[in-house]
Amino acid sequence: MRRAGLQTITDFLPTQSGEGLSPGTYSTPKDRAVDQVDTGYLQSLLGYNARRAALSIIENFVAGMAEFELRPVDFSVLSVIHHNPGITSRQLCATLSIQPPNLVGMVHRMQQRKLISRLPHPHDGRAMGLHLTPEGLSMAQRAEQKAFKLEEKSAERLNPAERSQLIQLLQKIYL
Amino acid sequence: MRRAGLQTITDFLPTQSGEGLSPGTYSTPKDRAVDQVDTGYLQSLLGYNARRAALSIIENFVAGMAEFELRPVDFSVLSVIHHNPGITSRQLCATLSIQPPNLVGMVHRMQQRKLISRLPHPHDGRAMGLHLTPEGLSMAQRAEQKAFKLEEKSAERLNPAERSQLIQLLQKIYL
DNA sequence: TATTGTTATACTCTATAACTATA
DNA sequence: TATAGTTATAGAGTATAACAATA
Repeated sequence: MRRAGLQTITDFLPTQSGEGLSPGTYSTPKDRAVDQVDTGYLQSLLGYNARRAALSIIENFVAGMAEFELRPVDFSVLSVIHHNPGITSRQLCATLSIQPPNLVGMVHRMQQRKLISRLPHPHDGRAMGLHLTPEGLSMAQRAEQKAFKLEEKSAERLNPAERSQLIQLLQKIYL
Repeated sequence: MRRAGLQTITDFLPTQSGEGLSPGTYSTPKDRAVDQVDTGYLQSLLGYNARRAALSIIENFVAGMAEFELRPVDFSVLSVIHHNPGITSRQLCATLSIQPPNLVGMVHRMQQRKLISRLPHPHDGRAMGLHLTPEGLSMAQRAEQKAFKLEEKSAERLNPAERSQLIQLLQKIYL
C-alpha cells in the first residue's frame, strides 16, 4: 500500500533561509569515504523543512486514523462536509484542490460506508448536496477529537504560543 | 505528468492547534446551498497548514527549476552529493528516505546527463561512491543559487527573523 | 549471515480527455 | 455555450520481493 509511502521524501526542495549556508564550491577528494552525511545545506532550506515536517505529521496522522479507516484526504472530505453541509462535489474539489474525477471514488466509498448521503441540490438540477449521515456525523466528531490528540503528539515539543505562531507563519506562505 | 500534481492536496490533515476551533456538533439543514465554503476548521490544523505550505513552495520550486530539468528530488540528490562527495547510494537513500530501487533510475539518468560519476568505494567492494562531474558541480552551484532566489520568492511575506524562526519550529516537529 | 546495488513488478495517486445532463 | 458529475485511462510515485556480488 502506498499510504505508508507518505514517509518517503521524493518531493522536497527549496532554497536558502535568510542567513543560510553558502552554496560555495567544495573540494572533492575522490578516494575518501563519507562517514557522517552532512545534511546541513538541505536543512537550511525552507521547503525541505516544510516537506519533512508535513511528512512527519502525516505519518503520525495516518497511523492514528487507521482505527477509523480514514486516510488524510478522507478525513478532510468528511470534515469539510461536516462544517459545510450541502456542499457540492465541485465546491469540495475547489476547496481541497482535488481533481473532480478523483473525488468520485472517495465519495462513492463513503456513501457505501453510510457516512455521507447525496441529496438533490436546492436550485441546481445538475448538482448534488453532500451531507453526513448520523453515522457520518458521529465518526466526524470522533475523528476530529482524535485528530486533536494526534496534533498534540506531533507538536509535543512546541508550546501553545509556538504552535499558533507556526500556523501563522505557514499561512503567510500559502495564503 | 505528475509533477504538476504537487499542487494537489490529497494528503493533509491533522488536528487542532492550541486554541483551535471546537469540533462541536453542527445543525444540518438539508435544503440549503453552500455559498461560501468554511475552511476555518482545516485551517486550524497544523498538518493541513504544513501540507499546504509545502505544496505551495514545491509548486514554485518545480516551476523555477524547470530550466535545469531538475525535479525537487533530483535537486536534493545533486545537492547531497555536492556536499558529500563519495556518498554511497545506500547513504543517500537513508538521508532522503528514498527506497533503494527508486534511486537507481535517478542516478542512472544523472549519469547519462554527465552530472555525476560513480567511482569504486575506497574500502567496500560492494558499494560505489557518487561524485559530481565538473558539469554536475557547475549545475549544482547554479541550481543552489536559483533555489535561494526561489526560496526568497516563497517567503517574500516573511522577514528574515520570521523565516529562520519558521525553520526552527518546523525542525522541532520532525527532528 | 548481512548488506550493496539491482531488476521486476504491483499498487496508489494524480491528471487529462471525453461524455451526459442540466443551466 | 458553460458547468456538474462521471467514466476511462495514462502517467508518475512508492513499495515489496528476490537476486548476485561482496562483507
